This record gives sequence, C-alpha cells and structure tokens, in this order.
Amino acid sequence: MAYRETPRMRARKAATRQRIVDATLQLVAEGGFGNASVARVAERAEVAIGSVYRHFESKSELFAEVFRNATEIEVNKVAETLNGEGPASERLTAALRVFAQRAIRGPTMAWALIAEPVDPQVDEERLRYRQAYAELFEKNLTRGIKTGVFAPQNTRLSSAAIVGAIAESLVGPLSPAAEGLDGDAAQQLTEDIAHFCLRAVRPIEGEGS
Amino acid sequence: MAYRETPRMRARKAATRQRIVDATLQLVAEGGFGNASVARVAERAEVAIGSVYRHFESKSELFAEVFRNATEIEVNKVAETLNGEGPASERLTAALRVFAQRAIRGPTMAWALIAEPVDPQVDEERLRYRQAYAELFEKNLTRGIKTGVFAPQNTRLSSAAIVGAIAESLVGPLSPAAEGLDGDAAQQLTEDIAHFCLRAVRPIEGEGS
DNA sequence: CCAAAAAGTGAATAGTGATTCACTTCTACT
DNA sequence: AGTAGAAGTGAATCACTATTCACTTTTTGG
Repeated sequence: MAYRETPRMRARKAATRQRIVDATLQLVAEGGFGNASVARVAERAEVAIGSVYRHFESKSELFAEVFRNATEIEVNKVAETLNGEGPASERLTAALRVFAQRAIRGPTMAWALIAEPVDPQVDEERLRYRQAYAELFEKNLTRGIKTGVFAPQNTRLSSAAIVGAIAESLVGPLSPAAEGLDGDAAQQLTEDIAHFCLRAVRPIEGEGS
Repeated sequence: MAYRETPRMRARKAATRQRIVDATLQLVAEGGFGNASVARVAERAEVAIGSVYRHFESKSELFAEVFRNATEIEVNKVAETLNGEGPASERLTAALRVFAQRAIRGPTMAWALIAEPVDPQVDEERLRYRQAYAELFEKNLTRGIKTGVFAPQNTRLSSAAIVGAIAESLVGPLSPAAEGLDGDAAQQLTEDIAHFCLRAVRPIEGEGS
C-alpha cells in the first residue's frame, strides 16, 4: 500500500470544496441559482467539471449546501437582533429592520433565497429557512405575550404570517425585473413593514393583563 | 378558391382549443404545472402534439392562458365578497375566509397558482395575480380607513403584506409534501389568518377620527 | 366530383445542461 | 524508483421535453 490520507491532503481537498462553494455563492449573488450552471461553477472555481462531482453527489446537493451557507448568516443576524436588549416589541421591530435592510442591500441573493424557482432539494432547504425565521419570531412573540407587550394569539400562525408579509413586501422590489430602490424608498419600505407586523401583534390598547 | 372560414369550423376550432385548455387545467389541478407536459396535455385532450401548436404559439403561452383562466375565478370570488354588504372590516374577514377555504379545498391548484416554480411567463402572470388581490385589498383598506374601521396606514404596503401573510400561512399546509388538513384544522387556520390580518389593519382602540 | 385551404398528425429534431468515465496527474509511503 | 490509491480532467453521453414539419385528413364552394 502507499497512499494514505494525510492532513495536508485533507486540507487541500477541503480547500477545493470550499472554492467550489464560494464560486457558486458568487454566481448566485450575481444572478441567482439560474446563473450557476455546473460548467460556470467549475470555470469560476478553476476546476474541471468532473471535479465538482468529486465533491458533491449532484448539483442539487451543491445548491443545497450553498443555500444553507448563505442562509445561516442571515438567520443569525436576525437571531442576534431578536435576542438583544430591550422589550420584545422593540426587538421585533429591530429584527424586521435588519431583515429588510440586508435583503435590500443584496437584492439578488435575497431574491434567490426567498423566491427564485430552483429545484425540489433547494425548496426543501427554503422551507427550513423560512421555518427557522418563523421559529425565531415565534419565540419572540411568546415572550412578548408574557410581558404583555403583544396580544395573546396563535403564535405559530402569526410567525408564519410575519415571514410571509415580509417576503411578499420585498419580492416585488427585489425581483430581477424591478429596478433597485433608492435609500429613502428602502427606508420607508422597511418602516412600513415593521409597522404592519407590529400592529398585527400588539395588544388591544386599554386592556391590561 | 374553395375553403372559407365558416361558423361551424370556427366553433370546432374554438372547441378544440378549449379542450386543450381544459385538459391542461385538469393536469395542473392534479399535479401542478410540472405535471402538464405537452405530450400529456395532448393525450388528455385527445389531439396530437402538433395540434397543441396550432392553437398556441408555445407551451408558455398555453400555460399563461390556463393560469389566467384559473386565476380569474378565484379573484372574482374574492372581489365579490369584498364588495358585499356590511362594514369594510367584516367584508375583509369574509374575503380572507373565502380565499383560504377555497385554497384548502383545491390545494394542488392553489399551490400551483401561488407558489409552484414554473417559467418566467407564468411568473409574470403570477405577479399580476398577486397584484390583483393586492389591489382588491387596497381598495377595501382605503374605504375602511375612511369609515374609521381601519387605522390610517400605507395601504399599498399593507395589502401586499396581507397577500404575503395568507400565502405563507397556506403554503406549508398546501405544499404537495404536506398531508391535507382535516375540517377543524382548516377552520382554525382560516380564522387565525383572518384575525392576524384584521389586527394588522384595525385602528388603535379609543382613538376616534 | 374536384381543387384549395385549413386543421390535424406524430416521428424526428433540437436545445439545454447535468452527469459519467476512461484517462492523466499528483501524493504518500516503502 | 516504484506503486497504490486518490484527486483531477473534460469530451462524450444521457435525459428530458419542447418544437418542427412533411404528410394526411377534413371541409367547403364551384
């Protein structure tokens, strides 16, 4: 026998894999998943087409991993904000702002994550992605209800509805067809989304717990 | 010369076209647009593949027409309800119920119209479809604000957010992956969606105009 | 009945892009 | 230096469907 896996090789392999993921991520950020054919990914990563398949079972699997990567960052930002200081209602507002502002900054990526038609395996990841947000919001709602800053409600439904409300409000402006928003319009949109969601969960005035 | 277009032939041609549309509609209702290949449509409509192309420029155009057909019915039902008797808030509740209940009854079709990845031409129609709902809701909001049953707000944004909230709340339960809802769960879901949206637009208690 | 024109047919073609695989190059160990 | 085994290669293949088009059938008015 002769060849044995060695740390150096392991590192090299991991690096190549990462280059493929990064190349895909770039291409998606530039033009969505539709922009990331295997041939293009290979070219950008400076590997042969076949090499992509040494590292990933299939294109779907590559996409799923890329989706997870991109998504994790976003979800974490929102989670951080939701877990920050202050009353639940203020945290929610701040989180909605973070979500919207980040989406508006990187509209192509946001659109790819939120709405681009891709394939079933990515759709599954997308479901999880939205689910992840919904769970974060749900926790926030539950706490807010306890402290009385939100009205009692079906938190499961409300959190899904919040995710939908944000997504739908953004999809129009984010879609590749639309021209971008200027700073003011982005600001206004962000605030209006936050207000809508806050109104939907706030308690009825004049009724204490 | 000899052949001239005659009422009889015109009718026949229209009937064939309609059979193609109906066949497509059926296939979409059964399994979404992905289930409706040209070959299958032709088979179901009992025409040759080529005949489909005598009536439609392309598959996309056929799909766009089918989408419009299916959509029109739904939008009209909601419009009727919104324009019914009673205060704007009650009409909105009723319309949200109609939307949700109909979607739950025909989940595959609803999913195809709301969320299924298809092609750019259908996506365009889908944009219009959501837009149509948004406009209906927007009119209702505007009236409700005038009569004081809703709080003053950015009606454009709120109507989009309502559409998103309904869609997102339903997409999970409607997706082909999910198993259907029983009657009670459907009822509950419907009510919770309506409540969420109503809370989002209602005025702050104790503040008159 | 006949010729002109349209409607109807479906096997063959074409476009796209993912996936394979026989082959080459590189690495690690004796 | 030799070699086992892995990593890397990319032209060729495959898979899937939409679309075409040469041909057949039907309809109609003379």
